[in-house]
This record gives sequence, C-alpha cells and structure tokens, in this order.
Amino acid sequence: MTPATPLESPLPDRSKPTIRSAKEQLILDAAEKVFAELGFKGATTSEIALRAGIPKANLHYYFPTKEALYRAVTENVLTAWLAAASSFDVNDDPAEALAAYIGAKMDMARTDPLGSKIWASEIMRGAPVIEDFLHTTLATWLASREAIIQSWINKGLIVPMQPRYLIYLIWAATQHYADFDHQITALNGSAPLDDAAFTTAKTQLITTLLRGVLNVAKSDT
Amino acid sequence: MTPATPLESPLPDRSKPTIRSAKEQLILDAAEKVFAELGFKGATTSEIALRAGIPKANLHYYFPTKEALYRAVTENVLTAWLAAASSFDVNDDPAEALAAYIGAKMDMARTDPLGSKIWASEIMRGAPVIEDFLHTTLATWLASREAIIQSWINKGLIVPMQPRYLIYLIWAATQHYADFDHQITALNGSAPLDDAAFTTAKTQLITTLLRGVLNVAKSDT
DNA sequence: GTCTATAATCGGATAGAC
DNA sequence: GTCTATCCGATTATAGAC
Repeated sequence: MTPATPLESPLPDRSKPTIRSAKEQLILDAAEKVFAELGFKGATTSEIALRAGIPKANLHYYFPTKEALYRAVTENVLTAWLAAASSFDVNDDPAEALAAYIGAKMDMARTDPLGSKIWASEIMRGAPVIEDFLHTTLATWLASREAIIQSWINKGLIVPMQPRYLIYLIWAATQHYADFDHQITALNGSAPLDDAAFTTAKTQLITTLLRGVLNVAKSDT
Repeated sequence: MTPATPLESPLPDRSKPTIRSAKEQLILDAAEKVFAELGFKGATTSEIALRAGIPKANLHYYFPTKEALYRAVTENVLTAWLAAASSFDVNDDPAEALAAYIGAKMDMARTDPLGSKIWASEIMRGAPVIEDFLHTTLATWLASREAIIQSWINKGLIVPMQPRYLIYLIWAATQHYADFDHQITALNGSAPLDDAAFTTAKTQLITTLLRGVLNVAKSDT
C-alpha cells in the first residue's frame, strides 16, 4: 500500500457509458460490500470476484491490483462525502443549517451505509489511503465550518462552545446508524429499522442537538 | 469462525497469578492492538507474535487457534464494557446519572480505545462472535435503561423522546473518540488530544446532551 | 515449556489460450 | 475482451527436537 498518494479522477470518464463500465460497476459494487465488511486487508479479490459473478482473473483485468480497486472504491466514498458536506452552507440560520446538515448525514447513513463503513475501517487502520485528504480538504472544510459556528456563538445564537467538538458529535451520531447498523438491527429484534423508525431517530437527533446548542431567548434570567 | 457460541469464563482463573499468565498477557496485549487495527480477518498470528516478541509457534501453544485468541480478547472487551455500563445506575437524578454514564464512556474511550475499535470492527463484520451477547445481555441492559429514562420522562424530568435513540447517541458520541482517534489526531495538527483538550470535549459533550434532553422549569411558558 | 522446521492451504497476480 | 491454469509468496497450524 503506497502511502498518501493524492487521489485522482473522482469522476472517471463518462464518455463511453456502458462498454466496460458495466462490469467495472459490478466489481465496484461487490468490492464496496466486501471492503466494508472485512476492511482492506481482510477482503480478498476472490471473494469480490465471486460476489461480482466473474472469474478472479477478470477482476484483475479491470483493476490490476487489490489496492487500485480499493482506491477506486474510496474515491467514490469521498465524492459522496463532499456532496453531503455542502448542505451545511445553504442557510445562514444556525437551526436550519445544522438541521439540514444532520439530516443530510443521516440520509447518507441510510442510503450508503457501506461508504461510511469503509471510511471507518480506513480511519481505524491509520488512514494510509485518505491521509492526504484528512490533512487538506477535510481540515480546510472543518476550519471554515468552525468559523461559521463561531460567528453564530459571537452573535449569541449558539451557546459558547468549541465548534469542532460539535462537528465531531454530528459525525459520530449520524455515522453510527451506518457503521453499527448490525447492532441496531439486533437490538430492534433482528429487524432493520423501518422508514418510520429511522425518521423518528433522525428527527429526535436533530431536536436533541438543536436543543443542546441553540441559545434560547434570555428573557427568563 | 464458529457462529454465536456463548462466551465463557470472563475471568479466567486468577489462582496462579504469574506462571503462564505473563506470556498470555503479553500475547493478549499484542493481539488487542493488531485486531483493533486490522480486524479479525486482516490480523495475522505472525504479526501478533512479532509484536509480542515471541515465536509464532509459541503463540499457538498458548492459544491453539487464531479464533480462540480473538475470543479471549473479545471477552476482555465485554468485561470492561459491562463495568462501565453499571455507572448508569448509581444515581436516581437524570442529570447526574447521564453525566456519570457519559463520563465513564468517555474515560473508557480514552483509556481503552483498542477495545472500542475491536467492538466496532466486530459489529461491522456482522458480529459473529458477540451475536449472542447482543441479543441477551446487551438487549436486557438496554431495555432496563430505557425503562429508567422513560420513568424520568413520565416525571417530566426529561423531554418526551424515544429513550433508545438517546442511548445510541451516547454510545456513538463517546466511542467516536476511540474509534476515530486517528482522524481526530489528524485534524488536531497530527497531535493526539492532550488531557486538557479531551476534558474539554468530555465536559462539552455532557453539557450539550444534558441541555438537549433535560426538561427545564416551565415557568416561562 | 519453548522453539525450529515444515506441512497444508489460501490469496494476489499473471501467462497465455480462446 | 474473457477465462483456465498456474506461479509464488504469505498464512495458519503442527510435528517433533530440545
């Protein structure tokens, strides 16, 4: 595993939509599942090929090495992550901005739990592939959102706090529904949360966190 | 990996403190690190033996199979988890009980991040080893604490909510500092959080969550 | 109890036929 | 472009000397 080479080509050439793309996508989908379950080292190309329904050698034709395949999967995760991150910016009102961001992250945990698991697994092994991303794009994004939250604090809209620990809280709370979905399912009587239950969890999370950080009118002091 | 056999002997025989215990502990400590980083499948007995400073065959003398070693490590994690879980019960006041529990979980994330990572990794791969624990001990613990929180809601001490999503929020927020410590370190300028910063994170988390769920006096409505 | 040597298997990757 | 056959290193586990 080469360390910290910058990721390239987030959207790899859509000019030829379905010539080799079909099988590549088949492989990427299978790889996403296997990497999410077993991590980079635990995943095997045999297992990925098996789940994709192709011979192992065919997989190595499209993705020469296991690491190249892993990096391709990881790029997709980062792309999705950055899309959700922008939902922070659509509103100047802290309540609406935070609610939108928490909601977007919850929706991502619901629709793409595998991406969240791959992220978690990558971080837990020391982030060799996304290390550069952590120190550049993510650090920049975090700093700018800290500044926004700090401005809300200065205006008295948010209670005084360290903004970054609020961000960590949001990340943790939302990604938990993806990373630990097996545990949540087990504690739900072996049935995954249905849409109604998930909506309840999402609404309650937004309510609790907004109550926790929004400054109410100080008329009663 | 045999599925869902109940875990046995949480405290394996302390009558002979240091005859073979010394090397077993050496192996368990090394195994905890390697399993935390690489997961069950990604970890190798060679790597564990290397870090324990013993020949690989010697490891297999003390722990016949990789799975037996993994189960031993997992038992230690469960034991520690149950110890922290009891901190919920020491107090009848919701603010104090929740603060004590959140604080205990944060302290665990600080002192034993590896255990948290092993838990996360085990859940993400489908929990084959702790599945039984999830459906028995953990489900029972969750139900009893839900009942306690519900009683607080009935007394008007806590705002109306689904108690279990509050528990999930506490689990997620606290374990995040263990499971994602590499990311937090990267975003902290490549330096781990020092004790002061961690205390700030812990205090702020307690403050935010208590504000989010405690019912304030309704004198201003 | 401990370690060297090795068996048996698995996994990543490739050669070369089709 | 696709797949069968295979190489070779890595990995789990054991046999047997000390």
